[in-house]
Amino acid sequence: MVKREDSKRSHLIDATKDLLWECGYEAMSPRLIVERSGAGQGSFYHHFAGKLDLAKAALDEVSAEEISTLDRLFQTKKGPLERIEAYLRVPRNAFKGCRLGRLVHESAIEQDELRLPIKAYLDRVHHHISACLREAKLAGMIKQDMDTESIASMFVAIVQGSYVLARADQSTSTMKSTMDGAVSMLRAITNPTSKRTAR
Amino acid sequence: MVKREDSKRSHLIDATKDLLWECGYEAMSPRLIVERSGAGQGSFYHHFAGKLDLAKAALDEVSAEEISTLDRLFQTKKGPLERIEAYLRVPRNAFKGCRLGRLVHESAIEQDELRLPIKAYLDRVHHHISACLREAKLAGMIKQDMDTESIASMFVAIVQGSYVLARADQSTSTMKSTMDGAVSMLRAITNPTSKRTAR
DNA sequence: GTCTATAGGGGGATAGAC
DNA sequence: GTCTATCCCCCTATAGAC
Repeated sequence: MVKREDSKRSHLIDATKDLLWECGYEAMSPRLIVERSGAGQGSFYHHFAGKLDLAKAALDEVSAEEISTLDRLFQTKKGPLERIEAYLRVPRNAFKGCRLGRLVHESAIEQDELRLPIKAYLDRVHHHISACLREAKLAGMIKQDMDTESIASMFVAIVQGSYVLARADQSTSTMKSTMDGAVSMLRAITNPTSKRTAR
Repeated sequence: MVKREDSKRSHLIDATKDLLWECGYEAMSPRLIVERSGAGQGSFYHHFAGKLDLAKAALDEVSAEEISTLDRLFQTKKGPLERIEAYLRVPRNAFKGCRLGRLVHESAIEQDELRLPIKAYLDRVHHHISACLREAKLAGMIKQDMDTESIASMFVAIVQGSYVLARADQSTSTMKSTMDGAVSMLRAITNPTSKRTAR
């Protein structure tokens, strides 16, 4: 391990990050990675113990990147419900799926090396939404009998599920419709007295 | 093609149905199928053109089975919102995922042979939920400004997404929590005047 | 229809020169 | 650190006997 521009090492990781998104883990062969990265087989096995090890390194970076993007998204001066809505409305690549969530159904994901970075990301999404809901509840913006934890889980699931529907339909309109439904739920739990924040 | 008990043919399909659920498509090798089914390679390629062809046959059956189960679930005398809640509360194998939805992120799913049976099932779920919502709306049970189509999409997504969260957590509690959230949404859109049906 | 034997190709990993 | 050459095994499919 050296500075940061290991050149080949980082190229290998970058290629793997792309391929994990495009193909998933099982369908991603070392040959493909090497080809895409411009490195040789030797560099691959010099820097990494194997495919799993490289995938872990790549997925750790993806998770960190997505968490960072997420943190920035929720770091606005907008009201809590508007922040959730902004998250729901973020532009998404419906066909490729969530960079992390799309991997959960592969067998290899049962190994913690791959599972934990995914879990970390999804937990973070839940954390932000949950925090927003609690803030909104405290401010009296939403009904007081709402369970913020489970509703936050629901919103996380909606986004992940919308990718599933989009892939099955091979169209973007279902994802759009799903998000419309989600936003209307956000309005439905909003107290009528605080219209400004909900809209 | 003969009667129905082709014996080996149906054994091959049955084994494939199991393996698609356990491993997915890419990770499911003809060798595994043959082993599991008790048939020889010869029977495999006598009855089917290849892996894709067998998977299509198996997935068609899975889709038909799940649709049939679904139709029965929604075919009760209960109120429309109670039928949706019953769907949300149906026992699910959180770890293995939806028999159909779990496959959408595989590359091979872009081929219509595999995609369409999945889409047919998800469309059917949407159809039932949407019908319930329209019925509820007509009866004045839910708010009149609710868009039944997009809310139905949202509920379908919630179930699919809850499998994603469960796989990432390797626990059943997140799925449970997600469904709690979904049910509370159902209550949130219910008109206070018609408490009986919502609860 | 069902079986065993076999083939071609790619997946994942190693050896060893530079 | 990086490269090319090579290995073994399993994946998918075919051949041909019974």
